[in-house]
Amino acid sequence: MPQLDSGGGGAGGGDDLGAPDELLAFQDEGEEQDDKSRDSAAGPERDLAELKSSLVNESEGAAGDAGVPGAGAGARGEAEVGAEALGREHTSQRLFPDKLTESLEDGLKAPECASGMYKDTVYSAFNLLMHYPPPSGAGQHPQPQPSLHNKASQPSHGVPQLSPLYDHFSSPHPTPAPADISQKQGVHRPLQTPDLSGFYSLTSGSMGQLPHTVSWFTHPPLMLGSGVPGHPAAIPHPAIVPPSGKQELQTYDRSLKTQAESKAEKEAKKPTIKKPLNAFMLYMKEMRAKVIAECTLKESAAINQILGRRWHALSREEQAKYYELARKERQLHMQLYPGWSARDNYGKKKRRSREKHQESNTDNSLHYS
DNA sequence: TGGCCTTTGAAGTTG
DNA sequence: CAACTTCAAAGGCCA
Repeated sequence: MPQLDSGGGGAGGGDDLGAPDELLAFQDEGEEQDDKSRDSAAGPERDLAELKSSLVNESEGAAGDAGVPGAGAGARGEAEVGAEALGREHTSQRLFPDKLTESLEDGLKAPECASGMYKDTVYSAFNLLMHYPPPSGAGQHPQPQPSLHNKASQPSHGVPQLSPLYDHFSSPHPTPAPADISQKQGVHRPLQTPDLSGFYSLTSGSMGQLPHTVSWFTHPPLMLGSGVPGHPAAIPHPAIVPPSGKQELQTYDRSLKTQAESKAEKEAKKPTIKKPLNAFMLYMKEMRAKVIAECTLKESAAINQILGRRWHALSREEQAKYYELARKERQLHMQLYPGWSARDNYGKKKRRSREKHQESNTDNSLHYS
């Protein structure tokens, strides 16, 4: 149980939210992970070569079915090249555009990318976090409105974008979370857990870059009236975005609406509370800039492929830190929004996944029948 | 302008 | 309960 050994000891005791899954995950990955970590420590270049070769296979079409898992098998153990991995790789190979593969390879061609591929682990990032001094004047300058849907507000370079829970590890003087959040957001929230407030304490100097909940919590005074009509200066929880996906306060002119339309529109205009980030998402957030810098890549699809590989190359201990962070994110999210469900956001993205999956199923049946 | 791509994991839905 | 689906982030790309 590596995550229990990690620094975030605050998770002990009764907060076992999500823990069983994580334990299972680690148990399942057991030896495989050891192989991975050993491997990544032993030969980053080799891993890179395998990655590249597997990508080539993926882009080469049906031959990838046999080639892709085999390419990584040497480094990643049998379990990972099992049915699930095979299916995933197969899907990837089938859906992955040649162009994207090319761009990924272009990025991988960069020597600095190859050399740094597996050298920087989560530890370096955490060390960086630990060395961030608490902001001397949080709130001195007005923070840009953090919007999870406003990409312009989320720089992809510079200081790693931190999840609020990193603060839990780094800040010795947590700032109490506001006690009346539910009021501000129109979300029912009893908040009876002062012990969690530390997760969102003041931290790094990159506050303005924090896209997630941290900047929201680090400016309790600015939150006043957040999410409430008639409070244009309010800064809502970054996890809460207007239904349009844009931070447009015009959506709060409900009072002008007639009662007839208000009911339906109220539903539609209810601020969206985003899902808490899982371990991998937290990892991506932190490492993306690094990968971009190393690999001269910009396309997220390609970057995410690299990050996915790196994620698997992490040791259990390294991954455990992110699982722990994610667990606390979920826990805090649950405390903040007791009534919230992931279901609330279902259907808010207009996707074609279902059709796509049906197509892919058809493809699979064609391929394997 | 907004969906797609791509990744993993969590949570919801379906059969 | 297993399998499947959706969403979370990111930003270039394309219809």
